[in-house]
Amino acid sequence: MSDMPRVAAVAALLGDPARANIMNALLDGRALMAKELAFAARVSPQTTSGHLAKLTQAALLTVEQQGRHRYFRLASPLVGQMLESIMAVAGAETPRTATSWKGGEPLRNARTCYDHLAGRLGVALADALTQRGYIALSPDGGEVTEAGHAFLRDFGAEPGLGKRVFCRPCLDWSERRPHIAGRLGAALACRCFDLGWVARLRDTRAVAITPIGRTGFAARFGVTLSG
Amino acid sequence: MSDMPRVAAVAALLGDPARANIMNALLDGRALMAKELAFAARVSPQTTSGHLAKLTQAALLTVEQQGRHRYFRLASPLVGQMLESIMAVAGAETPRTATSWKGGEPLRNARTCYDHLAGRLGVALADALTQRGYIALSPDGGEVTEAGHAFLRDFGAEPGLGKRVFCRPCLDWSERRPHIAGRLGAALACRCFDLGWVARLRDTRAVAITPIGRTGFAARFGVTLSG
DNA sequence: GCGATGGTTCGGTCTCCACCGAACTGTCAT
DNA sequence: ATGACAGTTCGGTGGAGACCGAACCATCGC
Repeated sequence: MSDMPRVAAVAALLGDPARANIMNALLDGRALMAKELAFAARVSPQTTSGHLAKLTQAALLTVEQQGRHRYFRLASPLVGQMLESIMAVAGAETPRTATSWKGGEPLRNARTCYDHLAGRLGVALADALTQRGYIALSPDGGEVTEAGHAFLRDFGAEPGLGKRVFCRPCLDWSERRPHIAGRLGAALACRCFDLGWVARLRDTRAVAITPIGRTGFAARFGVTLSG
Repeated sequence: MSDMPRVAAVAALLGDPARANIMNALLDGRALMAKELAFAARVSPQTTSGHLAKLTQAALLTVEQQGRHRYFRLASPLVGQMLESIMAVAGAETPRTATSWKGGEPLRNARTCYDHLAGRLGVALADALTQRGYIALSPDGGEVTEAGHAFLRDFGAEPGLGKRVFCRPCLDWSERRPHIAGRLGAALACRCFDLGWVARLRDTRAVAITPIGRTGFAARFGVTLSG
């Protein structure tokens, strides 16, 4: 009984329709801007701002400033599971969602996340590069080692210059572990598309790993995917 | 977004500290009286009454009238899971609970529920008696057949007379299937204790199945438990 | 019958909070 | 610089609801 106040506080946050709509809009793991969430919540931007402040304060959401935009996303997979379990009790239809979407198998296997690779493939690449000592991911950024730069140059995926962050871990909503975002992630993805290792599928963010890609990922990264 | 109002309504119910305390008190699957819940919630009985009405109205709790008492319990295992997932996010210590209590293995195996047997043993006994055509359980009561009376007489567990309900299914919170309550359940449990088939453990409602009991349950009921 | 006890309903108070209009800060573009 | 846009802070309003005192209904025990 001692720490029930804490769960009541969390539940109360979800107990407001506007905030519930916000959480629902984020349930698929995307990161959305405050304005989009205001639209989803069907309340004014000012009100939304207050809601978002409370939700991030309570660590249900995380923010990511990017220029004049602020991107909000679910703080952890636990939060998504919580929402789903409440939906189950509320008798709501569980929409396409991170953990429980039967038709999402291709998406979980490999997909694009903005302009970089995600899903099992994205996480596997991040793991491979980390394990070989090419990159070092930390919560607030990522470093590329000397050997890593050589490897990337050789692979043909050297990121260009730009003011965008160079390398950043991005929490993968289906795998719940980080994959590589930033200029490096974009360069890697771009090179994989150029090599014909992966191919976009129609009307979806899922990507297919081609036969050539299968051997290529295995040879260059030691990555083999069952799917 | 369409059915988010429903989840907001559920969450709002849990968002009140008093109601959260009530739910927490019921989290272990027991059925408690309104007055006990008022104490747990730390509010007056009148206020508690209102809360309980709302919670049952929303199908988070079920009531069971018994004389002038009303016993409340969680409406379904889904509700318990929901509470636990919220606790996980809220960072609260998860107390002994139905689905996720590592130390509860003995309790899940065999325990007393008021004065009758529950857990895997209790459910197995109910199944055995049902399958052999000795009893027939229905949601609102239970019947004992001719053969069943003979069996019980032979076993030495014929229930005495009394105004208490004779035979009633009682939803087992760990097995999520009914075991036998009522005078019949009490008589069965009493006989099992007398025969030395089961023994109470200190400071807990868990009971141990003795070696004699193991062979006895197998011989008379065809019941064998792995634990 | 009687009082005692568990539980509910009613009425009124009081606090909390979602909401928006208006004004403000900061970033991007030209 | 200037305007456009994203987002926040502030102040005030209105409604929802948690709470309890008091009265009421039902059941139990004698």
